[in-house]
Amino acid sequence: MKVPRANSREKILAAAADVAREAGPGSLSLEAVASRAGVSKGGLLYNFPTKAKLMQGLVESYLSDFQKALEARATEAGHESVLSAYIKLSADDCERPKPSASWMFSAIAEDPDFLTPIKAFKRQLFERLKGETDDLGSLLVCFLAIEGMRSMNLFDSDVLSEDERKLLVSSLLKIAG
Amino acid sequence: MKVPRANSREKILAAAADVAREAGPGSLSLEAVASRAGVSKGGLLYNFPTKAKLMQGLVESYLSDFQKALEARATEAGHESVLSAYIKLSADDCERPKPSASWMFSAIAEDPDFLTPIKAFKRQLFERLKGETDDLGSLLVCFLAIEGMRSMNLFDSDVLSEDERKLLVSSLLKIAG
DNA sequence: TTTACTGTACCGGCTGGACGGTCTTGTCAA
DNA sequence: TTGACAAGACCGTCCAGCCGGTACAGTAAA
Repeated sequence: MKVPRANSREKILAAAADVAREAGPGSLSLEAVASRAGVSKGGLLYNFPTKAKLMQGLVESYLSDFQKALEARATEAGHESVLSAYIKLSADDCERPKPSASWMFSAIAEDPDFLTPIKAFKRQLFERLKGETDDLGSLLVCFLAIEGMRSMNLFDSDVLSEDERKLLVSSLLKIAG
Repeated sequence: MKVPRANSREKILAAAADVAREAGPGSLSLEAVASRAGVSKGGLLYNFPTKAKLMQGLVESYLSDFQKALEARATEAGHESVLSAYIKLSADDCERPKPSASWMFSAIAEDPDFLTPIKAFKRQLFERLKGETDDLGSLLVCFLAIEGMRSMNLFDSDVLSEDERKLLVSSLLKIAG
């Protein structure tokens, strides 16, 4: 069967994220991913010659998706600050009950260095936000609070209720000005 | 009643945390822990009949340590709010360059449910803080910002500089009132 | 006091199974 | 023909859990 002329890479990346989310980050094996993607192990290894490359692909696609989404938000609302766009984007991301990035735990278990690009990205984003305001203290509070929100979502923590999250977001937007 | 040579349980727990931190969360194997603790594998399995029990032990000791530290801070400074104590405690925890809880990633990989007690603890702490203030918005911002700080430390993110962290903490204390 | 028994605390080798990565051979569409 | 996989066998490694020992402290009868 040679049906899927479609891009296998993306299917595989999506499958990997699905497996990590549903079967747990510890169950992210090449076979599981291949099976989930409707691809043979050989086919997977053709696209990603090693597991490390797969993880790297996950990180890269995550980052590029995020950047695209942020840019869209920032320009869409025109004159609102990037910080506001970041807050809203993160709020929407965290609305989804299921964490979409459990694969990150697999990546860390494989090698903590896989997070390096993510750290760099965050620092870069922070620098960009710094250029937007002169109230560094407020920015730090907002930036870290968003980080906390994303972290809770990642850990699948239902610590906050829907209402609390909404109040949090509106408070952040107020601080952000 | 025979007393264990030295409290093996605690030695093992400390060794497990060390291994996860130094060799990476993916390298937390029973043998590595046993060797690090100066205990044979059999001895480890005697104290923790299964890897899951070891993880559970890590979570429990982490939580009880944290609770003790928080209580100490809260009473030590007498009349200051629990939120302030929580902020300061977290700031000090995050001052240490190396994350002390990398084992959490191993636990998640093993089974995400290991985090359930931690979630419950956090919710409980949040409820307690809620009783202390009537400005829920500010509390949420502080609580989540602390969460973000702890998360960054856990991920070993050197995204913030020393000065930025200090400014963050003082901003949080100001918001906390 | 000696001997025999019991439970505790720990040792360390073993194994069955899973997993990652490689390789070979085949297939089908462009 | 060639590029993009399919299908899966194979191998080396690793690891959790199990099991048979060992050392020793306490107990208690003889």
